[in-house]
Amino acid sequence: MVSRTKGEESKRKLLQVAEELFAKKGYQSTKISEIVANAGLTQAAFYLYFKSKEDIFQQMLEDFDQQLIYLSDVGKKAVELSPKDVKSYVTNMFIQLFTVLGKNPNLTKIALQHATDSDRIRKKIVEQIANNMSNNQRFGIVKEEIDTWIAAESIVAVTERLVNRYLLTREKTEEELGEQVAQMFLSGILNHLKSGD
Amino acid sequence: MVSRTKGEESKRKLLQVAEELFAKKGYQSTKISEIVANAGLTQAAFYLYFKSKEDIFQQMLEDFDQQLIYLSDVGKKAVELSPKDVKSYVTNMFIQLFTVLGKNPNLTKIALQHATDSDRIRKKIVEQIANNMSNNQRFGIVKEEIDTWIAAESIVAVTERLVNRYLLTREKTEEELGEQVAQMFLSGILNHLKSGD
Amino acid sequence: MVSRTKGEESKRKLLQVAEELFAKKGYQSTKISEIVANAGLTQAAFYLYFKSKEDIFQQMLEDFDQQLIYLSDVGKKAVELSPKDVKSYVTNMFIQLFTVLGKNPNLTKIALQHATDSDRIRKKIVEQIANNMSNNQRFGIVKEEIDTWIAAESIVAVTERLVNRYLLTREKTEEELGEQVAQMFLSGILNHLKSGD
Amino acid sequence: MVSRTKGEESKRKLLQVAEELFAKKGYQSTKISEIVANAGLTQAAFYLYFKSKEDIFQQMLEDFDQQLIYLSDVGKKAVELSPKDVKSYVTNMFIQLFTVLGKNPNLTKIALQHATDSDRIRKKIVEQIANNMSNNQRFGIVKEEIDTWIAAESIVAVTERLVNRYLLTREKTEEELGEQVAQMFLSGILNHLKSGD
DNA sequence: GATGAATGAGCGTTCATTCAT
DNA sequence: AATGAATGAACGCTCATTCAT
Repeated sequence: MVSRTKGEESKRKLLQVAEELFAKKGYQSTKISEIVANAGLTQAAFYLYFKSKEDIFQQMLEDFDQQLIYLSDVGKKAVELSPKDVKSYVTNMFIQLFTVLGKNPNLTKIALQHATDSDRIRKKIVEQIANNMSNNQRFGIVKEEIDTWIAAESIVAVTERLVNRYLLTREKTEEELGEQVAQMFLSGILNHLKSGD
Repeated sequence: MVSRTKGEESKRKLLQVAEELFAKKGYQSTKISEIVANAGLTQAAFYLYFKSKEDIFQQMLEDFDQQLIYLSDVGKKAVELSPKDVKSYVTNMFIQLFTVLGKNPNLTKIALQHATDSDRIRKKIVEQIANNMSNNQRFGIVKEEIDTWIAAESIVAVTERLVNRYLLTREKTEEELGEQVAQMFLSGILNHLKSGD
Repeated sequence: MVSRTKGEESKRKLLQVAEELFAKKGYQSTKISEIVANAGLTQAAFYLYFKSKEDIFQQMLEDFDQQLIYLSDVGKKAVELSPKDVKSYVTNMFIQLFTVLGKNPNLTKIALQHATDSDRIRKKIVEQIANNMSNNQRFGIVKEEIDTWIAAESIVAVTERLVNRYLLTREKTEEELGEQVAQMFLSGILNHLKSGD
Repeated sequence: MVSRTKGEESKRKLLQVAEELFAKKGYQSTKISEIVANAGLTQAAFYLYFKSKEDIFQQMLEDFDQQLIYLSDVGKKAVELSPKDVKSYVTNMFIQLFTVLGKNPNLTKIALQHATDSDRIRKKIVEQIANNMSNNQRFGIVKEEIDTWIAAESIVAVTERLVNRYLLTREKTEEELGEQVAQMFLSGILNHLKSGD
């Protein structure tokens, strides 16, 4: 699109190739020799743009962190909605969650695998969801019995997994997954049997 | 218990130490030098019992695979139960799932992280749950709209994550987690609002 | 002499070869590949005995530091001697200085070249000589006009240089050098000309 | 002074920066990237003016070699002087020696450190002094017992060292050092005790 | 007169693995 | 049943040097 200098182009290529390889083989197993080979450069060129292997990784994460900011608004306003809209709203929230993570499935996978960073990043996401859920709990929308932190961890775990399993492979779309998951978490998977539950 | 030869004892020690280290630092980052150091042996001794680093890993997985067989029965018979019991049964199923995985949290973590084996192992667990759920779907116990594979993947993802997050740290017990998760998946997290949802 | 294990022998060989190469080519220009090649080992073996290139260097210096302790007594007691003996005593001091440094000409050269350590080591030697000289100055043995630090630096510089130039090449002996230097520093190089000086 | 073309100016800047860095960190440890960075140029620009890293070093030495020619006359004529003047003359010679070397303390340090060139350059200086001293020996001015080569080496070693130690740090002046050293080498450091010496 | 971009060759270091004892 | 000693193969990284523009 915009005209890029040759150097910028090389750096971009390295980031892109690295992302794919990190996602496919993990951080440790990905060798710099592989990254540069796939980018059509030499090993030395890598160090024109990145201080170290860890550096390219962190630069990738910065991009990802940036994307996660958009999540902060997701689901924030369920409380303002009428009961009827709650379901569609929450469904929408899940679709957005899948969209944000599914947009960068590689980064999602990488970030949540990396020993040093996974905790920090996961916490960032979980926190947003848990806090929001607690809010909605005060307004009677979320059941009292729910431990919001456990629920938030569960939601993230499910999203993460389904992104890897179904979005990366293009077997399902964001909408399909969003609906399924919304349903599971909203109304459970069992039929409402008569009275007792 | 049973008297063991010195060799058997050494091998057992190596397996145990390896499990801890693999869980704590990951497969790649765990060095054989560390394993043997923690086991009080030399590196050469390692190769008396294992052909390679990958070999000790596979032997660990075999143990784990064995444990997973017990899962096959879990949840199988929900169909035979009265609606009233279904909930307690499924709750129990989750507790068992947590118990089996939580019994070997290290192995759970390792197995589901390892690039080459995680798919195979996860599939093994997911399959059992999905098949069983499909069965119960035919009997009207599980909602028709549910995609049982997605649900099964979700259940496993949640269990795996909560084991790592709350069981490994001893912050929650199998029972607490089992109940919370059962509730979420059985009846959702939203209050039954009026009629329509 | 004493029986050594194979490992000790290898380490000793590495230290010896490293010393020669460091002295001949300097620290930076000496490659580990050269050290191990000359010691008949592989690169990896080097790291059985030393943590790094810098480590083998420091271990060499420790040996040298140890030797320098013997210097502390050198020259200490000039004050107790009769004038007649002073000259022979100081000559002897120089011979000892040459002997200590000349015993390890390689280490002398290396230690006083290495950017990080040369100051520390030189200071150690200079200090001993300067302090001792100040003492003898109080007793009227050393001329008042002499700046003992400058003199000490000079003595060390000369010794160091002559060790490299004449001892390493075996062109002169410790005794020859000791006498010459003692004479220079004791009575100067000019003839006592009549009255004025 | 004279107007310089941009190119000459750049080359001069590179030589100047290189001299400082070589003196401070040594030849090997000084990177071309550092030289050009401090000169405000790019690495490629370096090669407009110098064929290689070694080349800039040699060009620096040429300047130094040039300066050393002035030394040739130093001390040449002691023989023509009356005994009374000898001392002041030789003192002056040392001051000049300090002045020439102290004028370019960086070059002095560098040149006499460089593995390949130090011998050649030192020899050049030592030679002049030794020859001149031999001359004066024939006229009875320098003691017969003195080995003039050893003495010359010593004089150079001392000068070199004191330049590095006291001139580079501005702790002493050329005059102070010149006098001290002249005294040491002329009349020794010991008091003339009675008769016997 | 100078730069942006890239490279070839090498270096120090690590690690799984082997083998003689 | 175990060890001391060693190695081959790679890996991350550096640096002097080049070349098209």
